[in-house]
Amino acid sequence: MKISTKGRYALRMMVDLAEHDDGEYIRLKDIAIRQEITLKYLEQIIPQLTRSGLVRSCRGNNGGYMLTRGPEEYTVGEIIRALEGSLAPVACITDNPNRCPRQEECATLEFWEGLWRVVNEYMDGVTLADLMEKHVCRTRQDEEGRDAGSVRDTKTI
Amino acid sequence: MKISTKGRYALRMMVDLAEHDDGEYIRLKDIAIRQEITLKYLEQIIPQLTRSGLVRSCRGNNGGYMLTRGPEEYTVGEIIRALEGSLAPVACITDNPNRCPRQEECATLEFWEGLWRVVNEYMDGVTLADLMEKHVCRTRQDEEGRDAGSVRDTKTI
DNA sequence: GTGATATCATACTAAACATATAGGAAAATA
DNA sequence: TATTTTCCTATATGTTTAGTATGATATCAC
Repeated sequence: MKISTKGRYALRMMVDLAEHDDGEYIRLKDIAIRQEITLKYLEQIIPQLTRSGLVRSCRGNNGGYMLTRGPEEYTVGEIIRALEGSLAPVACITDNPNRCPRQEECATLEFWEGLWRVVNEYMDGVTLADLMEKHVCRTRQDEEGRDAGSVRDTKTI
Repeated sequence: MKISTKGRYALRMMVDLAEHDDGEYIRLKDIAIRQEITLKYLEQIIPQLTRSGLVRSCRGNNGGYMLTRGPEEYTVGEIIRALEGSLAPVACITDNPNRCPRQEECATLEFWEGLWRVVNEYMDGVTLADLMEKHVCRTRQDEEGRDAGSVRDTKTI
């Protein structure tokens, strides 16, 4: 029942792109530094976002990435699904290749369909803009509450 | 974002135990046949349910397993968690060994906490008894709708 | 057009996890 | 004591995760 790093990092990239949007393309290198994730790994993740039309890319000098819409027009659900695929908790409820032959007699099938629906509804109910707002509040609170010069160089999970 | 076979099979075993409860111990062999899962694999899964106190076991002749409570006293959540562990979608929101050092500045943390809550609430809102009821309805509908003698020996997903 | 800088494409790898299968020990009952 | 059941542990196999590495290709400033 875990979300992989690809989905999580993709979401963080999208938030980063939204927060640093100034009309120019944003280099992946800068995102990598800010998010403390290696450039090479992000390079491998972000094409999924480009192909899904969630971001626009430009090569070469002064190239980079930018959002294709306003932050309030993205749901977290579509971002995560772009990387994780369907969020169905079990394979047998998708139409896909493998429908289970026990479907008609399975007591738990509808339960899993319900879980799927609940997860999608939650994720589609939150937008990128929502995450940005919360983030501003959190960091502001946080800066008040601790000593300013604290160094942290431990590894990101 | 998947539930493993262990969690799914455990849930099906619990429903099976509930539906065939007649005060006697139920042999795992019978569950294996009904559920079309190998005995050896179920043998490996069910000890988690015993250790968690969800079922009671008895060895030897006429031995087997039975529920320790009524079906309406089990939530699906506790059954799944007994096998999958915490249903936290990301590791960094559990208190456990690895809290993320970026926690205070992370824009997505609260989102994941919300997802965790939603998943738990859904799963804890459904009982074993609920699954049984639905099952009766489903199979009854189903038996009306198809020819009776249809054979299915394909593999369970 | 050349050099610098960026994305893009692909291959590789180590470790963990999923999904079982198999053999036999221990206990309970008839 | 024989049979039947749970219980424990080892092994196998394939897939996924989470990266690292190498180099090609496009774009722009000069």
